[in-house]
Amino acid sequence: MEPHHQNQQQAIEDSSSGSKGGNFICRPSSTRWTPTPEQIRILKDLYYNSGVRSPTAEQIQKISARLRQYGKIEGKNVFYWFQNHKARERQKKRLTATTPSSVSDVPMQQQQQKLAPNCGWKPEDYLLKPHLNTAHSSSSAGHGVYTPGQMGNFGSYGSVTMEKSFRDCSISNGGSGVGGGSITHNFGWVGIDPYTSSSYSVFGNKIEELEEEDDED
Amino acid sequence: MEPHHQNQQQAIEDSSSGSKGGNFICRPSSTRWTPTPEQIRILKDLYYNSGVRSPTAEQIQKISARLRQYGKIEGKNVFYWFQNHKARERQKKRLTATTPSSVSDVPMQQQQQKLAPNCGWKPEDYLLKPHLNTAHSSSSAGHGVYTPGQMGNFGSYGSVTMEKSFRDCSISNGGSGVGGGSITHNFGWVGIDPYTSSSYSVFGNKIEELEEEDDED
DNA sequence: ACGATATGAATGAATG
DNA sequence: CATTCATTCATATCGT
Repeated sequence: MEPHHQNQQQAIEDSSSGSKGGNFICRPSSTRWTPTPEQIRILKDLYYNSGVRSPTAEQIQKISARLRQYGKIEGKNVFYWFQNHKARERQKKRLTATTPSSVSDVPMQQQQQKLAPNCGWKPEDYLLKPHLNTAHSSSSAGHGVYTPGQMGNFGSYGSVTMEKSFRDCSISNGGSGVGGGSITHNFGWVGIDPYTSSSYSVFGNKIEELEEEDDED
Repeated sequence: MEPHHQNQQQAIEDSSSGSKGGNFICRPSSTRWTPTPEQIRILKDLYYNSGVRSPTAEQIQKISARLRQYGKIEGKNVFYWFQNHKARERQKKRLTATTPSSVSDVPMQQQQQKLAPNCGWKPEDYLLKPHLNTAHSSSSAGHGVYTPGQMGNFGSYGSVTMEKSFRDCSISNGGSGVGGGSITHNFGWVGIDPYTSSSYSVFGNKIEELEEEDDED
């Protein structure tokens, strides 16, 4: 993130404890997940140091499970986090694209580029992506991108028809129940769904994003 | 629009530093972009006259390049400007339209309850998703039970998007005190596996074990 | 100076 | 993966 210090008070778990006389239960104060610094640190570490860009369902479950130690979190949050982080990096680059053909008459004098602390690692080098082939050659689905299992099955198990398959049902019981004593170790998001199969890249694939060490708040 | 008027501070760059009563170290130039009147004029012109609401990356580059003549600006600024302008306009409209009666409230509650983590809900009072469509009658998948039998030919196209199933149904403790009740009702909700049968990995997708480092910095 | 408002910036969530 | 919406934080600016 930018050198901004956005103070996030994620510790404001509503923990309404409606049993306060006639006080009616109040809806979750924070409707949206507020990552804790620890969670952000781990996420960024996974993103930059481990090169995790689009974790699979299994990875998401593991990550969320680990991050749950530091606060309420669901697999959905992890999924969105990675998606957003990746998208924003790309977007930022797109916005700060240094048009080689001086689009304007003003010389870029305040062009500053962040320098990565040199973290020797390849973005998608290792087998972090089990089934995310990059065989999207110019030929529109020429061949090779087929299920190496059985052809009789669904092509890429990426079904568009399977709506509402997994609904995250988590009991929001006062967020981190550390105060209550209950561990609330209920796994949420059992039926995860990572964007299955991204064989077809309808979008023109561009240059791979270059990692930029920017973590640590 | 707003009865505001800023001075011609287009030339002021890092002048702001040092006049804060406490001269810090020569911190980065401007803390935040301060659009000049000319820039605002052009932006508004694009917004209202040209109908530009969400310019694309290329448009943003063009605009920022043009606005750079009048002062320091980055694509990011243009992007945020349009985003904010559209959002605020819509917000204002929504607010004025949803309040037929005198709200007798604060005109704007952008400074939410930082000191009061109580159950106070926002004036909006709408916590329901405006587009919670769960009535998608698909030919398959009632909800949860997906039979990966023989689908014959399925997702062969346009299956790139399907993460539209994250509907979360957080159960907000139906009124009972959750503070002491360690229900932790672990829902055995079988969320099925949207992709790859959980039983067999036809693709042999192996998940890398997550690192267990606790500290990094 | 301080409070209020306006607005830039950031990000979670959702859609396409 | 790109784009957009909504919410929130942070800060500049203006009003008193």
